[in-house]
Amino acid sequence: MAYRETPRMRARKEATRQRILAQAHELVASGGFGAASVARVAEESGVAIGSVYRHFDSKSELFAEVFRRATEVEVHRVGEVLDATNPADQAMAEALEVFARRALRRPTMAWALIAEPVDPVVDEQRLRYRQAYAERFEKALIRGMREGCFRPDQNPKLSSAATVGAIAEALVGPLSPAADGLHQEHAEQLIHDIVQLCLQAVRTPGG
Amino acid sequence: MAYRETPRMRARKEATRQRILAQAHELVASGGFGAASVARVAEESGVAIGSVYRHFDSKSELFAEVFRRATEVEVHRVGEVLDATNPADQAMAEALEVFARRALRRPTMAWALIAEPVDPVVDEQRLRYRQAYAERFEKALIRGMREGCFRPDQNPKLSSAATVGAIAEALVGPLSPAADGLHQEHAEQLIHDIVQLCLQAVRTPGG
DNA sequence: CGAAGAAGTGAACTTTGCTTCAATTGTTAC
DNA sequence: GTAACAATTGAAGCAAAGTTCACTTCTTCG
Repeated sequence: MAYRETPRMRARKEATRQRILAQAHELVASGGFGAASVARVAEESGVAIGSVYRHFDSKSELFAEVFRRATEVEVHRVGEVLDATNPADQAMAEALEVFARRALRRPTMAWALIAEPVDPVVDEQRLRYRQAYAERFEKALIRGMREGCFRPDQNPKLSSAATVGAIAEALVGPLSPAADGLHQEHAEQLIHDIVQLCLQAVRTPGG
Repeated sequence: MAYRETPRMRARKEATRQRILAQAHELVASGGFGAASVARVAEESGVAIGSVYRHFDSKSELFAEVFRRATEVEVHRVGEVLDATNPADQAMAEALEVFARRALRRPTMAWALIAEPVDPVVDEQRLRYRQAYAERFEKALIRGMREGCFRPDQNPKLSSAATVGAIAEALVGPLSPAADGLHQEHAEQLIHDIVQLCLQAVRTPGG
């Protein structure tokens, strides 16, 4: 016998894997999935193309993991805010604001996560992602309907899906073409108006 | 001298051009721009690949024209409804309904026109398209603000952009993955709820 | 019919980017 | 040090799709 895997080697391998993931994330954040080629990821990570394939079965697998990690963070933040103990409409407003502000801060990444078409493996992650958001909003909507601040004559499943869709596109649409040109004040105005719009859409009219 | 272009030949050439455009449209309608290859367009049109290039400089040019034609129809329909002489909120409701119903009837085409990323030449058409919609909605919004049925504390430019974005994504989102599974009654419910949502978002709260 | 030139053809070319693999380098245990 | 095996490398292989072009077919007109 001769070679046996040691903790040191395992750690090094894992470090390389993480570096590849981090650089892939970086590329998606700066140019979307379309700009993230395997060759580029390898180059940025300081490894050969072949080495990427030692850590990931395929490009799809690599980017599915990038996607999963990025979305977990986003959904978690929004979920936290929605589950706070304040009134549901306040929670909703805050959640929308968090969503919007985070997306606007990284428009290319937001676009990549929300709308950019990619291969089916990554697309499957996106379905989970949208659903995860919608479920969290739906919970808050139902709470708000019980509390009386949200219209009782709405289907919370539909409203939550629409809310996710509305805010997503309202953000992605204006930002996608000229992603870098948006001053702070305009961004704040946009966030405020979007929150207002989404909230008024689900609120009890007279409330 | 010998060959000279005749009306007959000109008509035949034009007919082929139209056939190619129609088949390209058909392919986009059934599978989006991504599914529309030059080879496929040629095959469906009953001409050779090279012939497509006799009528169009490039794939981009061909599909830019497909896009332009398809959107002209849509924008015109919505514009007509918005410019009617009834109260602005009624006009808005009808316009949203028309938009939604037409999109739902051809979800793949709607997705292709609204959200599917394509090459820059087609993308430029999309900018015009979104703007054309937004402008028409904005006009109705301003009218409604004057008439008193829409919130005076909103930026009509932003609200109209958001409305276009909201309805677009609200439609595209749920339909994009399982584009063919939506019963008539569900579609009607969806349309109704979307109109309700969008309208309440811009309406005067107490109105 | 025959010459001139346009329309039509589709195989070959080109580009782009994912994936493989034979060869090289590095690590471990004795 | 060296045998055994893993990690790394990057050029070559491969696939998909847009574009070209030498060649054929068709149309016109004297």
